[in-house]
Amino acid sequence: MKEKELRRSLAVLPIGTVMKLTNLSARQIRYYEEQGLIIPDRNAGNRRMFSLNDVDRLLEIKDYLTEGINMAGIKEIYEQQKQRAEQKEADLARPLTDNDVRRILHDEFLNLGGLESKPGPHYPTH
Amino acid sequence: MKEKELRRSLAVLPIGTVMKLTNLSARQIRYYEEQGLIIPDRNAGNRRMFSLNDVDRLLEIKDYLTEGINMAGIKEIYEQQKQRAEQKEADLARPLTDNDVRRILHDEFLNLGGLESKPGPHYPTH
DNA sequence: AAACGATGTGATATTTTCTTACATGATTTA
DNA sequence: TAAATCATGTAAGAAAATATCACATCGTTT
Repeated sequence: MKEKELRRSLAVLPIGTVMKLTNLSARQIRYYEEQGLIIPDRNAGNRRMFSLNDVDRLLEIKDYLTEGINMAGIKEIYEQQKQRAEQKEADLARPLTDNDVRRILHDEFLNLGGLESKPGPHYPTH
Repeated sequence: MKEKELRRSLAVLPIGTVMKLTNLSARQIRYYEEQGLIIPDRNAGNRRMFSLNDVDRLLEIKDYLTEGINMAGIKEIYEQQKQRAEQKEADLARPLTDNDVRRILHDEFLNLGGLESKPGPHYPTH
């Protein structure tokens, strides 16, 4: 699935194409960028270049707007999406190594006798 | 699968993008068009607009060229591909209708008694 | 040697896109 | 309700991308 992701995030579309695909004006698209809702690439000549993901997001933004949600609301939505994505990433980032498992088990054995100092688990030791 | 086909044949890429995607010069791309190997769309301002299918074909053309095949050869290859595609299309064009089936069965019954005049099957009636 | 094939390059025109600034009508806010 | 803010339109002028056409080049065919 990595291949497809790459394709969808390739910045290959000029703003004129995106206008047609989304039925948004250049003004609108640039404004949404200004608001941080999309961040199109720039080519060597400073022209905005959009990916299919950008187009999808623009269509989403259109939907939110017609639903009556304003910029601030949409920003918040994407902000939260990003938070969740980052959390997920962090969760998956470093699966426990064998060493981690041994250390955890060792800690548990220590704690079996009684809760003396309780330094807590520390498996992400740099 | 119709959805994907449509996407791949949507003319959304300007020549600059296609140059980067294929590592071909504008001159080369225009020349291949001149030779009829690709037929990019034009936007309202007469700019060439390419589809993903066009990009695929250009990459194919590159390969053929590095294999030593010249324009004439590549043209012939695509000509034959088109022929085959058209034949296939024609084959699938008109699946037999119920009426055809009845007529065929009727013919077979006629032929049971013996092969008198043998006009052959005739289901593609006009 | 002449012709041809595939591509490079330059000139000039047109189109697209950029940024910046001001205008506008609809909401919010004070 | 007057003033501010929001989302978008519009205009100006500059820069970039692309168009066509013509001529150059270099290797391969004839």
